[in-house]
Amino acid sequence: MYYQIMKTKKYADIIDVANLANVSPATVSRCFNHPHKVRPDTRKRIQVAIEKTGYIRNRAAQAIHGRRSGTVGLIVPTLDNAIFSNLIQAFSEQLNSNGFTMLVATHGYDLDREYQLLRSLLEHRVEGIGLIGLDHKDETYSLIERRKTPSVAMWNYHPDTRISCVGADNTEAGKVIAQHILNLGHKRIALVFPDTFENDRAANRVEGVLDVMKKADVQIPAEWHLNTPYSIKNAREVSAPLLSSPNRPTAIIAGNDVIAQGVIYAAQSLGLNVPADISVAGIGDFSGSAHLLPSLTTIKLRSNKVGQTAAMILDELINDSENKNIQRVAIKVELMKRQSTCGLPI
Amino acid sequence: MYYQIMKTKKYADIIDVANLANVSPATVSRCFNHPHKVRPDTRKRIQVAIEKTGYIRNRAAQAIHGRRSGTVGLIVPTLDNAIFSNLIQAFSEQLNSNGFTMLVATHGYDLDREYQLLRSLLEHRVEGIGLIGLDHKDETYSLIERRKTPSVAMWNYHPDTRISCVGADNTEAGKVIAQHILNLGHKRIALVFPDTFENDRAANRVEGVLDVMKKADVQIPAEWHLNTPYSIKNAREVSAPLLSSPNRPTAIIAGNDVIAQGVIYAAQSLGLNVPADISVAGIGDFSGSAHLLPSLTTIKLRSNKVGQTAAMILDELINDSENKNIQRVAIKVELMKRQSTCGLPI
DNA sequence: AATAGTAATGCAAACGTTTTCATTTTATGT
DNA sequence: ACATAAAATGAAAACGTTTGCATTACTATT
Repeated sequence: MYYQIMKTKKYADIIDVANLANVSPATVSRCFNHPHKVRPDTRKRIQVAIEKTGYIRNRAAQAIHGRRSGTVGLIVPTLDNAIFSNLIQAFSEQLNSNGFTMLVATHGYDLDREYQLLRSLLEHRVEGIGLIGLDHKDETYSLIERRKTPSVAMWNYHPDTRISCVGADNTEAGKVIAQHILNLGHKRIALVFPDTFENDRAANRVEGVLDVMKKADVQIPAEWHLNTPYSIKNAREVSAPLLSSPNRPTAIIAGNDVIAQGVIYAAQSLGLNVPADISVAGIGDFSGSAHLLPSLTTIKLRSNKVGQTAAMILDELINDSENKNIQRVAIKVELMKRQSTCGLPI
Repeated sequence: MYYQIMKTKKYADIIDVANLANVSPATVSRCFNHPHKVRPDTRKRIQVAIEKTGYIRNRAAQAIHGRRSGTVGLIVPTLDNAIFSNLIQAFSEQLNSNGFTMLVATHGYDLDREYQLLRSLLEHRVEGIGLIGLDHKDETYSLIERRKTPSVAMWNYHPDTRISCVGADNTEAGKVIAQHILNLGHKRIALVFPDTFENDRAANRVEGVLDVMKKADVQIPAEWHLNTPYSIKNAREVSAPLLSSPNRPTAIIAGNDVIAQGVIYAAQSLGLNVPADISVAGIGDFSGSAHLLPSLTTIKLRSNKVGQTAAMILDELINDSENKNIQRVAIKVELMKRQSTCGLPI
């Protein structure tokens, strides 16, 4: 008889387990969700039945009762990026240790797509949403607000956001690296940064750098403030003329580590020694930056800390359904002093 | 009245939509799943009701009917790795365009954890599973087999596996890079590889290299077959003595790009020019390898192709429930000829 | 040994959909 | 207009759980 039943169905369900263990389905359910409410020997019996039937509980059926789905959604532009990887890894690990499974979707920098993905994740009844950056469609924000879904934006901090955020303080990053260069005694300093249009990270970094320079009374000539897209090749090309000039700067601050790497290659190609002839600093501490030759002095943005903190905030938001306040956390940056910068010869 | 109902519930459900549109829930459901079966004007009315109520359908309730959950699970050791990122990105994109959402979990190289994650994903009733590599617990394999869950192992190809696999042919990779070095005229060749114990990828690569060398009658002295863990620092240390010897090799084949980078740094530190004094080749074509100075000659393993193919196989396996055959695909490797290798001076 | 109090269990309704089958509406051909 | 076929819709059962309430089984106290 029992066998018959099993044969028609695809997999064992909670009733099969209950029958085999000689208890009611309710008890099996309790055995999963409130184990202390079922007698140890019954528990054991159920356990055996579970093993025997190969039962795996069905989260869908569970979620339908308004019970927690146990998932959190993450929407990222791309996974194809070492710097996001760190963040996602940390986010996912923290989430896991809070008992969640992570649903990931990528939109390839298409914000319409991002909105669609958000809908799709909500269909799966994720209990929380993680996003990257603060640039999102109004529809995206209002859907989140309408559903009151706990959400957190990772990557950059801003004091005034529609949803919780946690990220590096890019202004601070600029300040720290600028101060480091000044402390080494440099006065003739050039900047190689990406375009700051529609790029608040870059804009904030430049802002931080210039702020510190101004306070120290160090002028940066306009022609020493270079602009380059985010690529080794471009950075190299754009900085070569600057470096081949006879009265070149003694230090260069790059908008990020990739640009810094391009600058270093430009210098080396021209026969200059980094850092003896010229100091070069980056921002970001990408994986690999520590292993360049010379290793790159840079600002660590602690993306893993960002991911971890974001997951913790999300957990709090989900469980503390009272506390619907927006939380904003700025993650402190850290100076990584390495070989590519040094003091001026006296 | 209607308002009352809405007030007690958290969100609009299909019944709210049906009421507002003056149809039965069945029709609303059909409107989503078989739109051609409902009259265009009714459809329009329902659409309006959906907008008005802010209804988002509940996949859980849907999944409960044995209907597809629309998710595929992916279990990876870590996301914290540029080379997996490529693969995952491609996998996820292909999956998306087949209408699936990807559930990701990471186990941090702990195979017991991997088994637990598999169970957890099955609780979510994923329709397919992606794994990395071929090294898994027996429990993992048998659970997959028992549930008959469509699965595919990515990363390396093997002609004899318990589940479908798609990956690079590492033996082939070894052969191709070895042939390239021989074609350049080198005869004095050294190897710097990671330990091949419990690492079939490395073992296969070495195998491929040695095979080609043997056919070309080129001997590699035992003391020129170096061993190093997977790190720039170690590779650099271990290869320095070899390079400082007066009758050093003219070419070095490294087990992967990271090791190759270490070897290059070792050479450069000793004042050697790469490739004029010594050619260095890697395997893997990691992101960044193209931008080293000199850029690294290596073997592209096309991890994006692996990810994409894996997703396509999975889709096939899921939809073609007849075809439960195990599929195995070897992805062709590609030689990336760059600056770090050159011919011998005559 | 009886009783009260507590712990363990079972019953049945509920969750939000989908789908089969029956019914009603619409279109088609004469 | 009428019969018939086809299309659209609705009613209700089903999916696999969880949970409040009712019941039964234990435990401890006298």
